[in-house]
Amino acid sequence: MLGDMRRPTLHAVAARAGVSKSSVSRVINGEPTVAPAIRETVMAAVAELGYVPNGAARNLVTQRTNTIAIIVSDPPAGLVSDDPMFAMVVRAASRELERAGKQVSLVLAGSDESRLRVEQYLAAGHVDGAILVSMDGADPLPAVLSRTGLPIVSHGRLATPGLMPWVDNDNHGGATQAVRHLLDQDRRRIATISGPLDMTAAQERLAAYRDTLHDTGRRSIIALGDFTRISGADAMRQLLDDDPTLDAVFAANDLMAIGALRTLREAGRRVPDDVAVIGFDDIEAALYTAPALTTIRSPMTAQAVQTVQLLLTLLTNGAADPVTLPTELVIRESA
Amino acid sequence: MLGDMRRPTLHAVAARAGVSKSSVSRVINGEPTVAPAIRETVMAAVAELGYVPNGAARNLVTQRTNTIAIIVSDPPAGLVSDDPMFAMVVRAASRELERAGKQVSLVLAGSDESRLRVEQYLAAGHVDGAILVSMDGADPLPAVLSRTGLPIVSHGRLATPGLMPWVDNDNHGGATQAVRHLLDQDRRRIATISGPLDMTAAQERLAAYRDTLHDTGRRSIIALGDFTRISGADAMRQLLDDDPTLDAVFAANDLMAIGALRTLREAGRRVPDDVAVIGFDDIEAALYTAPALTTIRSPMTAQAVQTVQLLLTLLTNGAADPVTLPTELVIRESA
DNA sequence: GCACACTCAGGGAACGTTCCCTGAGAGCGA
DNA sequence: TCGCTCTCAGGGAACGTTCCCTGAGTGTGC
Repeated sequence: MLGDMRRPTLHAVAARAGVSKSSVSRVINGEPTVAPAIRETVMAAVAELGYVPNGAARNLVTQRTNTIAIIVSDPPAGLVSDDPMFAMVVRAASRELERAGKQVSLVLAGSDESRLRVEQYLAAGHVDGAILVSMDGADPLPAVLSRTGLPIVSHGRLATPGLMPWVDNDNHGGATQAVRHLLDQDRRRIATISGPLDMTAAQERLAAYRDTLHDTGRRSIIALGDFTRISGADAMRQLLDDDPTLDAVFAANDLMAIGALRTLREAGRRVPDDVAVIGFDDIEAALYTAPALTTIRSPMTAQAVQTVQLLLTLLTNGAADPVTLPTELVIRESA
Repeated sequence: MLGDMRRPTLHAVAARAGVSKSSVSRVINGEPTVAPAIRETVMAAVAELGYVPNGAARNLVTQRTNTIAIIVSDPPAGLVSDDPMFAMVVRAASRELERAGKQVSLVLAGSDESRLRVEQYLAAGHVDGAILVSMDGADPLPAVLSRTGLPIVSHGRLATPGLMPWVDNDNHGGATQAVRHLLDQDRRRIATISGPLDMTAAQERLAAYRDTLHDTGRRSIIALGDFTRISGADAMRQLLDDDPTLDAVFAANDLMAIGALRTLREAGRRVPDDVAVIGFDDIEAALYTAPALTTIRSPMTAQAVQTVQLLLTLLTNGAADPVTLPTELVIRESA
């Protein structure tokens, strides 16, 4: 077996087919200006030798890579979460990128040291563009990367406006729907579990909660979480301590709502009879809680797909406008 | 602003520093045989021009890319799942690869057509090696890819043995623990919800269930799922139809166990009083079900990390041995 | 029948690195 | 002082493509 022989080159194919490199290149790239006879001979030689064009050489000369980076901010060391958002977004975006013939480079932006690596990576020309996923507001990465001049879009609005186009769902509208739904049920003391306030999604959802309550003359009852189940459980405990008479909770995402449900169960509160709970996102798990979670559906798959489309537009047009997607109230059992 | 000027090249840096390309290259790559004075001048020029080596050119000449592909089999079109396994494995593996200075190329292997693309992608020399994640037994991809001669390892044992080294958890042992635990509680009619039988993990867990029951002279009660929540809920319904007197269920993963819990609740069965439920994997969500899910902990993060290590070993040594990781029974409320 | 356009194949430079090889200069022993 | 080794800088080929440009050959209009 000669299995580990060097892969055949364009040159080898040309020699085998008795034509020039140029012609082989033309056939490979599907250019129309090539005689059928030659095309056939070349195709045969390609098949015979099992030729596949070398990516690095191609990238070098064309100055393009057909690769898009998906850059995800990684939680602090040690913590590996099963965040459904990550799975949905990365998966949907990857699929859409492959549909567009792009390869996907997955980049975790974690420690500060790794940020430099990310910057260098983009500057090295490994990718034609990038998608930033759920950057928090304190993160300097978006600003740094946008300075590379590479086409970049953000999945989720950034704290600093104007750096790059983005796709987000209507956080303010969704949260307003959620709180209104609780008000419609005549809930008196409506608390909220907020996400981390350095993320715009959390800010917007909290602002909407405040605004809506304020309009009815009620006071806000707020606990802080970080979008994880455990933080939701902790925050719920704190809320019960702060105000044992509360009768409704709006959690800024479903994961925290799930955590809150556990705490309420442990505290012996019935949901929704004693305390109504409403989440945000409508992840699949929301269908499987007991009781099933009432929530705001944010179109996560659509958002990922749109983000990819936005980047593709930016890539071809040189410009693209931000997009906001509508949300929808999904009433189940918990509120 | 000249922001969109072509990036500076090695040549430009050399000219700026008044030395040869070779010297700059040596400095960039940290070779020791370069005089301190020259190193300093070069570093200054690099900083001044903001030089970053071109990846494609480097890949071309070194015949290496420092990139590893993570190849994940993608579920049929349309379906975008929030599979916690995907998030955990991809995230943990990516992090470990970055720690090793490797870049990550994420490849979804879906339709048959995309399989060809994957093969071509690997053959094009875009990556130095690959990690296959949870391939099902019917998938021809592992066989095809292993023929490329590229170093490849599998996360999860493959149906066809000997193609490549792998890392898996002790499915048989874990499932045996689960069923024994149910037997220890004097459960009489123990059913199982199996995963898709073209995956070795599902096969092994089912076999262990059968073997263990068989040893006690009981008959198997089996329903088929596909590792999703909804399939678990459906399978549970079918099991209740088949044998209304069953008093225990071993679900081949936690997601299906969560689905089963919902069906049982809808059917008015109390867990664990009427029916005990035990899952497999110990995903984070297992802590948040009502009642909390008893399950078998499989070390998912460790498995991903080990898989990366296995590949790195293969890359340097040219050989590596399969690894099996132990599982652990986690007793909570559901059984 | 001749000029001209038009089609299409081949030659070769260019992409931006790495790395081999040559050779200049320093250091040192005899 | 000469010659030898040893250190380290520079020149240039090579990596495998793409794509521009030249030019051969064929067809077409007047």
